[in-house]
Amino acid sequence: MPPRLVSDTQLVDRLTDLFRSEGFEASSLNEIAKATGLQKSSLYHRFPGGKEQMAADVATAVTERFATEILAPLVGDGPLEERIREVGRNLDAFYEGGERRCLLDVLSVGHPGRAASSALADAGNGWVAVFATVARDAGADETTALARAQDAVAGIEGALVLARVTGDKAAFARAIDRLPDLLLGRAS
Amino acid sequence: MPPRLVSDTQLVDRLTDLFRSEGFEASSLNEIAKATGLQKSSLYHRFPGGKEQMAADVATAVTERFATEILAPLVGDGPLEERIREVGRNLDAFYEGGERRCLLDVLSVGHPGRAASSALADAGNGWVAVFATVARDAGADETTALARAQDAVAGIEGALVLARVTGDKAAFARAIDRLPDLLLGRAS
DNA sequence: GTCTATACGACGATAGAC
DNA sequence: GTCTATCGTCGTATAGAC
Repeated sequence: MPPRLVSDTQLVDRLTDLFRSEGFEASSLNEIAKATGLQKSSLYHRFPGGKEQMAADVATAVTERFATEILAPLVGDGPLEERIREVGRNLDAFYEGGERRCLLDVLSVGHPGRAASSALADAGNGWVAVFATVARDAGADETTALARAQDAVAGIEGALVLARVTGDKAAFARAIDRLPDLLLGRAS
Repeated sequence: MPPRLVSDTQLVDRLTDLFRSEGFEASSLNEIAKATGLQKSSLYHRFPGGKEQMAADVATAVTERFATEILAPLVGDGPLEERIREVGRNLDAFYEGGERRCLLDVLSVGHPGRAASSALADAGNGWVAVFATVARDAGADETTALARAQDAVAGIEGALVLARVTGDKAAFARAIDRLPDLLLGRAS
């Protein structure tokens, strides 16, 4: 193992922050170098595929991070509703109450390459699938479970768009709040 | 009035299509020239402010078009529910069943300039305001009317994001379908 | 594995003829 | 009002020393 000034995880984390706040096209290699602390040529050593590979790796990493850090409580023990509320708190922290953008949205605008696009699709489908499992555990049949899961994710994503455009984060807070009712099929 | 090869409305329409499908940063002046049929220098004659002004004008135009072509039925006559359904059909046509992106989303990723960003905020707030008026007409107080309107818009925007990322347009269809129930406060 | 230096094309924007 | 031609800058990516 040769020594590395910046670890792989650090590298991907910093790339994630940059891509999320600036988008793919607007993140130039100069800014990437500044944000990561590595020179451009060093970046090509770590990511031989260039910017597109960076985006793909970021998209892949966020999928894992989402599963392990955010959605993990859903596959645990305890009352289902409480576990959903915990996921809501995780999401609220992850998106900083609606202030931060979602990579699924930001990265899919523009042309981050096939690998990244496919990784984003996996991330989106994975998120929906986890929510759908919860809804099915709550008694919903396959079709309605999928619908509830998609609606829940869409509600969050849309609220983040609204927050970015208008600055109003209220819809995001509501999207998080109604998560239990929506997934458990107790829509008010 | 001097003769123009491409009318102002044609110009803005073509710019709208390009920005919506490619995003702001990815729409280069060469592609803009190709899409509009004008040379780059001619474009600077029509838009002295360059790309940023193009984005701002597009954002402003889409606000008007949304009001006159999409949301118009809401300020008309007839049963409220039927008018909402008509708006739903308009939205479904406008977004081609979830296939097309939303300018509010796409253009707000990246850096289209202050004028465009402010115009986008106006567009988003205007859309919400029209929906809120409907909800208030249906008997909701100011606060819940605003909430329902934001949730309705967010549901549509999020479904469009989901459709773009995963390719599944089902959530968009549902977001349109539940528009009447949501705005009229008959959430299922 | 990281660096300095550089290649070279595409970018947004402008000059000036017609 | 539109064009051809061009400017300077910044983009991604590479070469080669250490």
